Amino acid sequence: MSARSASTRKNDPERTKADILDVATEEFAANGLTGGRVDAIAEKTRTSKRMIYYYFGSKEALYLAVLERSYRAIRSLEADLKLSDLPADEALRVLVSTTFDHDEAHPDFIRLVSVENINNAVHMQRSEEIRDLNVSIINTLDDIIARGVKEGVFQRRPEALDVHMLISAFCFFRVSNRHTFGTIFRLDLSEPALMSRHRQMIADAVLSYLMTPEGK
Amino acid sequence: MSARSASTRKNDPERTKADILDVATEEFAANGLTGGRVDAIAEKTRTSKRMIYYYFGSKEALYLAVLERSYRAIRSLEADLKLSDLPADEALRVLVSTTFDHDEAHPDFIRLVSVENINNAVHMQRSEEIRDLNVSIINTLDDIIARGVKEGVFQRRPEALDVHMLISAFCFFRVSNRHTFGTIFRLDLSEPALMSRHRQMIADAVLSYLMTPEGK
DNA sequence: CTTGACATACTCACCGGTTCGTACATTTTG
DNA sequence: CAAAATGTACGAACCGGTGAGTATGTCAAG
Repeated sequence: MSARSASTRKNDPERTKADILDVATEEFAANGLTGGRVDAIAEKTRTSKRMIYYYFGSKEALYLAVLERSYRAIRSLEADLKLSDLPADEALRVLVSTTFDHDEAHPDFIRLVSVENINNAVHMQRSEEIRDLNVSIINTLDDIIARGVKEGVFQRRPEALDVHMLISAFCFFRVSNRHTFGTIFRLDLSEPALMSRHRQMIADAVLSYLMTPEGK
Repeated sequence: MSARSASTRKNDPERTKADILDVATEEFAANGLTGGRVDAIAEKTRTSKRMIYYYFGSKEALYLAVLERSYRAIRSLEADLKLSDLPADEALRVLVSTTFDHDEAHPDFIRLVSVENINNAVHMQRSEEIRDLNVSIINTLDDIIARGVKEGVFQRRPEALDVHMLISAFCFFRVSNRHTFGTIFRLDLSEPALMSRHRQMIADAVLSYLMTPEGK
């Protein structure tokens, strides 16, 4: 009965909240939790600092909201990779490339995770949502490895988690440590040539590892 | 004049400076640059805040001094690895293990590097000393790879820098992302069993990569 | 349809603790 | 005594957070 139709309204809380989250993501990714300034966020927003507190309550709560939204975004990515049709080795190459490209494409997320680690992941631990992250990628990987072993392509059967870590570490590091690594070795890690070379390498390395029998 | 009887002051500038640097390293590693508090450092020190400014001038300068001292420490580590006597594959295993153990043993250094990356490595770039870091590890690695290829043990000749990155990334990530990774997968990455498993894996992975011919 | 009560969305000005940094006095060393 | 080293107390800006009131939209009663 009650026609709760979506009429055009001047008050637009959803957009306001989303606006705040967008700006806050940038700010916290750029400056960390303690380095991020609420006033700075407020300024870059369509609204005021008071609104940030109205909707999020505190700086930390805002930070947590930012973190949760960021993790929500990658969760969806991990979900729909249809790799079961491909042969194990090809599937693994796709998985590695996807991880690599994702990290390259989302430096803000990488930085937020770094920030969270500096903070000992305390906010993450407090968040049901993130703690219960569906770690479907482990199952996917485990399936690929099992298939590869059965098909005889893979000669080794490590923990899926360890392989995931091998892949993640490289892809993550390339982005997270871009600045220090780049400074020491006088490199620009965002250069396309280097990027594709590294993308190739991490896939080759993971595959070589799996295809080499245990006794080396 | 003053009734200050028993405690006669003893000037010890070197020890004072070192004391400040020790405490500051902990503080900045734990809380970042913006999160680190000068007053907190002063309190944990034998001396006062006044002394921090007397010797280091500013919070940022103190941070830079901390960073430089930390890098100086690892530089010495990289320098004296005598691996030329060992066969290429064994030498590489030693190199990987050394890197792994170093990162595990110096979480504060890892955190400082993370912090510096959040800061886009601006302090590092300003520091002649760090910028001119002798990256001898690259030469060491390059030598090992060349020998391995000549001996026929290695079937592939990648850039030493890329291999260094593959090794570094894994060892670094294990420490830097200990908290988030541990939270998501409900693991304690500092557990000895996991540690040695991972130590084994990264060495195996790097060797597998080098020993597998290019065409996969 | 009008009105007015009520809830949600939003504005403005401001506070008080925190925190980097310093002025100034004092002591130690050479 | 001069210079280096140190202690004490405080200033001033910064910054997270809030009090109090205003606008906007909803809905039901008249």
